[in-house]
Amino acid sequence: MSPRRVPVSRRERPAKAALSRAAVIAVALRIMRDEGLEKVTMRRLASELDTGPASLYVYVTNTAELHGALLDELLSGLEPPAAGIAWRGGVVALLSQYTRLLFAHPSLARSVLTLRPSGPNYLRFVDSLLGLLLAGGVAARSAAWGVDLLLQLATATAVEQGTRDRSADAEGEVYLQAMAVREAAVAEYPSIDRVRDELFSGTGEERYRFAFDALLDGIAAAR
Amino acid sequence: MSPRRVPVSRRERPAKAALSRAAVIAVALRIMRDEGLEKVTMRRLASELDTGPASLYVYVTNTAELHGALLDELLSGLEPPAAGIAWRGGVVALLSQYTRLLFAHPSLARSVLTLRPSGPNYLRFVDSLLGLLLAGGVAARSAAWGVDLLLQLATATAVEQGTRDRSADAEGEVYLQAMAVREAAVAEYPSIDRVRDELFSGTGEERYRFAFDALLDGIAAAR
DNA sequence: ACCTGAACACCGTTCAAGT
DNA sequence: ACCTGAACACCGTTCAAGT
Repeated sequence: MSPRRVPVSRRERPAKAALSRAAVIAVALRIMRDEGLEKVTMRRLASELDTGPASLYVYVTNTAELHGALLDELLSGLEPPAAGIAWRGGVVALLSQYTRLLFAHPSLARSVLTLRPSGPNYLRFVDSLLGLLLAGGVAARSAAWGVDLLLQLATATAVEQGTRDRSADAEGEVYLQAMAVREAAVAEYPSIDRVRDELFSGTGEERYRFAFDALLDGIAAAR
Repeated sequence: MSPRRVPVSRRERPAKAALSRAAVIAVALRIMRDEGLEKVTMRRLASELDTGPASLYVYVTNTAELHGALLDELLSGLEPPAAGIAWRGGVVALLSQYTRLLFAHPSLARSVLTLRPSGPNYLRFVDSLLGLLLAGGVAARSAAWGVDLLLQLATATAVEQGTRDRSADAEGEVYLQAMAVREAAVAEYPSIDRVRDELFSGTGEERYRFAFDALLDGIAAAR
């Protein structure tokens, strides 16, 4: 005889929270912070919200759109640069916050690269960057195109560095590439040979700073 | 009574080609060219090669490593810049070939961004770029770090543009962002308002050229 | 030693059929 | 009108058990 199954009383299970876009995004944010974006799947979200994956499509268009919402959520925490700060210092301050944000969520960075974010916090962020460039005397077109470029640099850097830091496979690749470069025959790759050491020199921070300065100089000087 | 099953003669089925790394990569290349990298899955590859997916792991480490091999295969077709060409023209010529290659395979570009390619053709490509920069009088460190940056720009651009051109979803996003920017309240986003038109101006080609020039100027001028 | 069937542990998205 | 069970059409990778 199987024991009589005692039904779980309504009280023991927390009341099923009402579904809403806000609820979906809140759960997604929590999972992303605790376990990474990889774990933020429609199925996982649905099961945490006590429903089936199909139900989520009432509140989000698809995975890409959800990722856009997560980005905007993260950007709500950006500190505006101090009033009166020099324009270049302001750009550095803003962009490095953005980069740090994405470094913490490299797979979100991957998504962002193929997204056209359009949330209010993203627009505010772009507006601040534009304002600083314009205040620095950068021409309207250079400022507009340059902001795109600076954001692309920051995002791509987060994708590159972030993913590599986290995955064991990627470490194997770094190792392989380093070996390949170090062993590259002098005769076949003479230029690699000439700058061999510089190819691996510098910290991530130094290289990012170099990249940022080069790009900003180029943008500011654009005819 | 079920009809006697006549065994297919060996002649009627093409002899099962011997598995090898070269065979795997050849099939992968064909599928990528004809149907896009998305279709190059271990399962699809295995079925085309008349085996199970597990067997492929004898010849490739994993999907990322396979993508690296595909990149190197594509790079074998790069034309070296004409001898005696000015260094900057050479860099343009090489990088635009690379960019064009990745534009045709945007999802490969996505993979490349998280890869450390180390194939012979990639090394040769990097070596040529380095040689041109050094010939142009760029300092060793700026050349080494700059090559990384130029490749990142080209790859990230291919990811952004490529993916967007191809997907219907992405078009929706572009539209959404354009709407958001056009409707951005003047009071809330004053700088966006000031350069509104420039945010959408220019062809992809013009913007890429701007990006490339800005970056190369910045690298060449780096202290 | 080399190879692989079958399994493990998942995915995103759609749509007919509920309530 | 709003919601969702179930299905569709897949994934990459591992490993025990072959030959």
